[in-house]
Amino acid sequence: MVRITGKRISESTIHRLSLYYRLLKVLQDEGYETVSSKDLADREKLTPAQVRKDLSFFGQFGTRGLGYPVTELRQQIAEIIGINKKWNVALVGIGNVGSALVSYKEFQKQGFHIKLIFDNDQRKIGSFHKGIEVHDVVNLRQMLNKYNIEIVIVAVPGAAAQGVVNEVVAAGVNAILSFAPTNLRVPSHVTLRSENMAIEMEHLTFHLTNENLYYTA
Amino acid sequence: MVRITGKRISESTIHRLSLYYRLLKVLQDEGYETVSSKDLADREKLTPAQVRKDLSFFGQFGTRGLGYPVTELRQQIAEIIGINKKWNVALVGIGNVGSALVSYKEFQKQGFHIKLIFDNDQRKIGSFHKGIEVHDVVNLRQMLNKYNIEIVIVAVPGAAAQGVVNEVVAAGVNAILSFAPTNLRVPSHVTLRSENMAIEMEHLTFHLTNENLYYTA
DNA sequence: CCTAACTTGTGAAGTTGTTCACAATTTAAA
DNA sequence: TTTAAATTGTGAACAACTTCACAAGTTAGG
Repeated sequence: MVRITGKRISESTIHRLSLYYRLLKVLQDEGYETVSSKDLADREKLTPAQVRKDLSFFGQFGTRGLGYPVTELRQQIAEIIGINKKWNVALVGIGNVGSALVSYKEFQKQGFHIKLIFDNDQRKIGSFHKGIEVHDVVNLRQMLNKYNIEIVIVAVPGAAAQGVVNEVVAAGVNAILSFAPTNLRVPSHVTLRSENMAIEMEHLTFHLTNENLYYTA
Repeated sequence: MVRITGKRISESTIHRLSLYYRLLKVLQDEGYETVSSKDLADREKLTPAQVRKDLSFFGQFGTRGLGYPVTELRQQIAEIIGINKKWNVALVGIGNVGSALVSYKEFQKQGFHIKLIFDNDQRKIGSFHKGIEVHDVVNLRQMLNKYNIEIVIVAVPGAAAQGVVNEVVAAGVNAILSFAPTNLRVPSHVTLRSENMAIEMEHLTFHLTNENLYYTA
């Protein structure tokens, strides 16, 4: 939980800010100059109060009677989220998932620049992916420092993940996105997000398995 | 929200069940026969009460004074989540993300069998990935039915995603995992999970941008 | 300039999710 | 067999999150 001028901001609110940011782009493209909390809410299946409350944590962006200025609000949210600047990103593990990430167009668009790629496979080290050379993971800590990497994406097998994370943390990087299907430990000052596709699938199977109870219970 | 014998189960609880399931595998491998809620909690950075409450929604699995039987609990959770059986899965879109998913070993292990692959690119249609033929997406609805597909993974560009989802829903599939960076609409009886890696990155940048406030505010 | 229609921002109320606290039960040791 | 230590299961208390409801401000039309 983060505090902004004494208010607690939940991860849910942060997530919705990202949704608003994307939606405002759509509205911009559709030619809207202002938008009401009701419009935003309808398109995201939220309540207008939720939208207003989320934004209210960060300031007053709207005009009563009129709504929010689309372009300006989008810019403000970009600043809040921190995507009004470029970020130096490194990728560890250039297997299936890593390769997909290097080619992921959304990343470039959003200012996430993958500057370095690492792997421990000698056959991959020295090769290039989208113009980026693959380095030996033994040089991880040193190179993260040298290139001022701020975010590391970990896409290595589960067994290797904690070791990589430890090196990343030791290098002073405070933000990690992991695709390893493992529980990872980081100090409290480091932000870690874990994506696990198998767990996402299990949400689906839970609902498929139990939805009948939803109606019959 | 799902109800089991009148109790409401949150998505957070479902998520934690997946974590317990994986942790119990580790404990099994480490040779434990029983485990306490405290042990489970410590390893997942949760409270023992949280663990016990989560499990209590589904029954009484422990023995007072002793804890939970590792192997048996794992099996019970598998049944609750619905991963004690094989699921027929189809993948739509065999680009970077789709290719990574086809090769994702966790899926096979968990009983998620990708039976069909679809794409709209004539150069890809007819080719094989991990032994699975790529079909023309125009045959999507018909083939989902024919092969009794229960879960569809959507890994197509944002602009195409809603169209694909509509076909999938029309085919009677009730569970969708999407990697498209778009807002998708599904009827309420369909479960949709959306993964958006750019949004995950934005959680990180939010924290990197605002964590100073955490300490100074 | 006045009024009607809108819409924000926010304290308060309501809802959902987490943690507490303890009775009930089991085990193990004396 | 008794007692001490451990641990579950769960109602109640607490905390976090969402929605309500309305005062305050803005716009547009007459």
